[in-house]
Amino acid sequence: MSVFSKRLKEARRENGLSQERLGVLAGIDEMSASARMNQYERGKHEPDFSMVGRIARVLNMPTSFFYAEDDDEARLLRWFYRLGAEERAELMRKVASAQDRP
Amino acid sequence: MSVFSKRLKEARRENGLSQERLGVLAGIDEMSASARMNQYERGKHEPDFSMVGRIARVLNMPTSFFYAEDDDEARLLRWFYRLGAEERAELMRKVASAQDRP
DNA sequence: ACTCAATACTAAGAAACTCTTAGTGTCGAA
DNA sequence: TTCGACACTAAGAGTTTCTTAGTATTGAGT
Repeated sequence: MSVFSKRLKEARRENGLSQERLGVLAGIDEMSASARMNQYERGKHEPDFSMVGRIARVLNMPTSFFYAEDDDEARLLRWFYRLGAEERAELMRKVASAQDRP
Repeated sequence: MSVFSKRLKEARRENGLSQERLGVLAGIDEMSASARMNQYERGKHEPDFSMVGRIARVLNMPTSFFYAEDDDEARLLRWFYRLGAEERAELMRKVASAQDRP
């Protein structure tokens, strides 16, 4: 099972949505939303970039979350995405200073 | 131009590779590596998940980096990916405690 | 300025993939 | 045990990418 499928299931469950409902909210036609979302979640087919973007918005996650191989990386992304501007800036200063002296 | 294209160009340049060479290192046949990588970088076509994963490994980036919409998010991912186990764990403790009391 | 090599880029048909349709399983509640 | 909601699937239609065969473009050397 691909990382994408795993993250998709994870985030959909967290939001309490059915596969079909998530698909509809992401703009897929009602007739095919269930089949398509199931194919994505089972790893049968891969959605294109714009579809991943629309799914991400519905599930309140950054697009990158769905490609995070590492679980810690996934949690970090989810956390950072919901952070306020000031807290973000503070973390980024730390990142910048660490990158300046390698 | 898609986020993927932008991040791909950014990371390829940083590693000082030509489009063709990157493609070959990512396992594409020599005959088509140049055309394919160019199509990815210009946003003409989209690679599938496994190809993005192979490109990411060659460029020493996490796969998620290539989908980071936000520049700070991209820098954070690059930084976190290169972090040692102890520094990672320290950051994750901070993330965990922030998530416990929302 | 001219040439060469390397790199970047492109059109178009072949090949491979996803999307839609039309369903069949599965589970829990009434 | 029937119903409704949800999960899931095969297979052909439809759409996409991949390969081929090139043409631009850039930069270094003379």
